Amino acid sequence: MEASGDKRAPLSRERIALAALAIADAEGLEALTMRRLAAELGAAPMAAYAHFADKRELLAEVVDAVMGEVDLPEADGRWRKPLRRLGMSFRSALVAHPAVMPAVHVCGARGANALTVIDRAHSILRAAGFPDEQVGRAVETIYAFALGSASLEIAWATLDPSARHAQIFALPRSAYPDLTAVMPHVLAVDVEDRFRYGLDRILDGLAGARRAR
Amino acid sequence: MEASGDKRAPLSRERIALAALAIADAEGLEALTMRRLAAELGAAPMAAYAHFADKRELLAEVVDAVMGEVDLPEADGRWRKPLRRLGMSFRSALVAHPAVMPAVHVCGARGANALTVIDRAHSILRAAGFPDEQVGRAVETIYAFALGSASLEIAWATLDPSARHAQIFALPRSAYPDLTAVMPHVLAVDVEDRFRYGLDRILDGLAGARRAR
DNA sequence: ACCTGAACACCGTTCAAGT
DNA sequence: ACCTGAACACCGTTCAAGT
Repeated sequence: MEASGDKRAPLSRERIALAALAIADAEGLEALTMRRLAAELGAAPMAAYAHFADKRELLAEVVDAVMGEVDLPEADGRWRKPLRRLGMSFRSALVAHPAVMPAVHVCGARGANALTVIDRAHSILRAAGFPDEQVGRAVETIYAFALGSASLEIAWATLDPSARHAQIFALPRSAYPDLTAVMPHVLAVDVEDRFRYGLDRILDGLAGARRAR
Repeated sequence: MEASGDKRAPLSRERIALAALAIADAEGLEALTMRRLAAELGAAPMAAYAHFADKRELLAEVVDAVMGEVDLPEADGRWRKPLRRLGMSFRSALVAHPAVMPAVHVCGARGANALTVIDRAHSILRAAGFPDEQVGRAVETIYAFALGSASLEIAWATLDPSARHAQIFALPRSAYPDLTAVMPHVLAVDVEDRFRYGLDRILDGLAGARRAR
């Protein structure tokens, strides 16, 4: 499978970033070196530097490519359902590319696609009549929650199986009595459902704040 | 200033991790190399490997040192105020060590101190009579939100000033009409207050779910 | 403007050796 | 068991050169 397309085609920021994403997806972020990327593109090791100032700038573009996969519901006057869908889709996009997560932390998510996602979240709330002084904080709350959820989920999924097993079955009850007591209830619920639960509680809270104004 | 103590004292996991944290705090995570760490400890480059299998394991210990700074309110039967304090303190600890944040993403936060924090959050809710099937998901929601908030805040703070200025003043209104319209309202509120707002909305939502049961 | 190829100054880690 | 010192196989990036 040739994810990066024809090796003869001229390089571009987009083509380079997509090739980089493909490497990270397939072999992890450690495998994404400038030399490996160049090889994948059929170019010399330094070729990408004509399009990106440094590796950090490249990683920022890779993060934004992930943000481009987020579905954007219309701002049609309703808010709860579309914002919920946006949040779910945002999480899905991050979780679909676990290797990219550390780069989100280093580079943030402030590319054109990320800003489009954030703008749409604002649009949904404004179109539904939320007051402007609540809109920004509401979006930030959901954004932070979705980002943190994806990070926790990915950290857990990429833990090696023996360590994960130990965290589930070998945690000392005496040191963590309440955590160990509750754990079975948590593990009984699918990760995506747990995310949805938290998201719904946030939406409940935002609805309440709007009424209380 | 000698943060790592007497160079003659024998090495230990804790002494090494604290020296590593001091380097990251002072000069950033990139400056934290095994050689630099050894120099700080007055030891040979490979000395730390007698106590840690690899650098990742060392970073996990550094993350847990940060988690050790979280204040743990008593589980005295109330839940809203103590859980709020716990969340605030968790965020503060992460924000106080911005350089460590990327390591949280790579290593997770599953050390002894992190587990103690999580256990205490469970204790607070259980002591207040929350049903067990809600407790785990409630804690996870707050944990994810606080982690994501700290990450966003740190990413923003560590952006270089010109880029930050551009994100505030040079964002095209035509492409992001609602984001740019709302931005002034967001920037008028202090970051910590914005975190508190989101946390309060989550606590509202959790309170509602408890009543609804 | 875009790409090349060699070189520089690192890095984490392996290994054989010392105490 | 803990620490050393040299070496290995990398890495991102600089630089001078090509088209």
